[in-house]
Amino acid sequence: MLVNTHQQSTLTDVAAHRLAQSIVTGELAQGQKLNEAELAERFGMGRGPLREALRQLEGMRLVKRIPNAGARVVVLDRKTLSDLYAVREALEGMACRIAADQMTDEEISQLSILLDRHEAQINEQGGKVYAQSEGDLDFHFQIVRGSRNQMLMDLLGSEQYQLLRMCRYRTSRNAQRTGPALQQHRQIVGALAQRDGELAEMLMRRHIQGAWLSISEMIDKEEA
Amino acid sequence: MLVNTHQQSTLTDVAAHRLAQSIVTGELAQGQKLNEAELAERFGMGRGPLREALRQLEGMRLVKRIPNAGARVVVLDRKTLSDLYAVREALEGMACRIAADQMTDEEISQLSILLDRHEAQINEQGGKVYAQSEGDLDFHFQIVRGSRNQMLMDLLGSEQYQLLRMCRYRTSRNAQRTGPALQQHRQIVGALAQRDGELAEMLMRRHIQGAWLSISEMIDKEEA
DNA sequence: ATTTCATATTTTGTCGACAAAATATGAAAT
DNA sequence: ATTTCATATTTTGTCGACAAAATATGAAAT
Repeated sequence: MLVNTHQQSTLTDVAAHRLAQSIVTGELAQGQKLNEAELAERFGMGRGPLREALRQLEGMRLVKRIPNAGARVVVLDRKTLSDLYAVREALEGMACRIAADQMTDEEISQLSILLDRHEAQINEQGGKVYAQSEGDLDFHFQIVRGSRNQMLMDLLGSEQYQLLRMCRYRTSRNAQRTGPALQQHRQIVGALAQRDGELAEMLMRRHIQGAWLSISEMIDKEEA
Repeated sequence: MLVNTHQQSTLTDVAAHRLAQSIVTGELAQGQKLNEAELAERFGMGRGPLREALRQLEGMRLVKRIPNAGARVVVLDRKTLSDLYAVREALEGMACRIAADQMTDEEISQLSILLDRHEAQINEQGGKVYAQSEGDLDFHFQIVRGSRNQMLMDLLGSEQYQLLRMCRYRTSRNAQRTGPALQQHRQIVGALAQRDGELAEMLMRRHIQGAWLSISEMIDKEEA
């Protein structure tokens, strides 16, 4: 079950992956202090590689470091998430517009098949929100890949992707937006298939706006 | 003249700043191998802090690391820059639209004053392209700040900002786009002052497209 | 002369120890 | 009881040394 398929990798990468996973799943709570010595021992390594991993995670915005005072897990407050979704809307909107031009017919078909699987999953068991949630991110990232813009892939892939997963873990238990989301995904694929970039961008932007609205409401409830 | 105003900082930060500066100015050539031991000695520090600095620069995309084979300065080829400018257009366009809503009158006035200074600089001496170029980035970043979106500031500030500076150093000697650029900047400030976000976004997008066109042509000439 | 392979050298990856800074503790003064 | 300050403890910052991997070197075979 655990991820042990690290080909032949450096300890820093192992630490970075394990830390990222722990942060995303909430095992390490938001805002929590990360003690270097403690983590290094838990992972069975020296502090050197661990410190390098922390620098990496800092670059991914999963961790915030203060000189001489250590690292803390990032806190996803309302403002941070709002900013994140605004950036996402701009970037994924653009990705979608370009992807409508650049993706092959084959890739668009694959996207459709991916959605079929999602639909099956939803009908089968509405409960397994986790897998569904990861699938959603899959969908989005396939489109980003379709834009052929490497910088976009880096930005959305390695960084925002993790923050989104983190956000999902926090809010997913009661999330019941799978139905409308799937339908919106279908619409987007439709626009891509017709090679209508403008429409695809607009649909993607609305989709992300909708997701933010839903999350925003959830945050309100939590705070109440 | 040299930057020695590091309050009380960590060696890693010193190394990161010096490396970033060397990379941006071209002192360290694109694609060049970065030897840890050599750099550590040059900076008068151990390899630990230097390695951490390299991780930071990797996160800023100034450096590319390959496990067990070391770090190299990033190569700004045509595709990379094209991708960068596409992302910039989306992000700065968005920033501009939001800034039209969010900036204070005071901030917009400051922007105008900044442009007056640029104009004076240009009239005074068309030669000092460097200072002018930094000023241009200043202008763009003030608007990004006006969006109040911290993620945007991080993205454009710490990362893309450096890549752009790097690009400028490479192409600035023969860049003669200061005139039209200033005029476009004035138009943008005008739109901001009128609180017309849509117009401001469109003007910013065109401005960035124009910059890319100009750089693209320069790359063509270099390759010929 | 060119290629192939074993060996030597260089370079990266990792550790443990010490220094310096931040934090926690507790005694003294009010 | 509360605050202030000095001291003890913990935690981060840094170094030098060794191990492991990658690379360079040069001898042997064709």
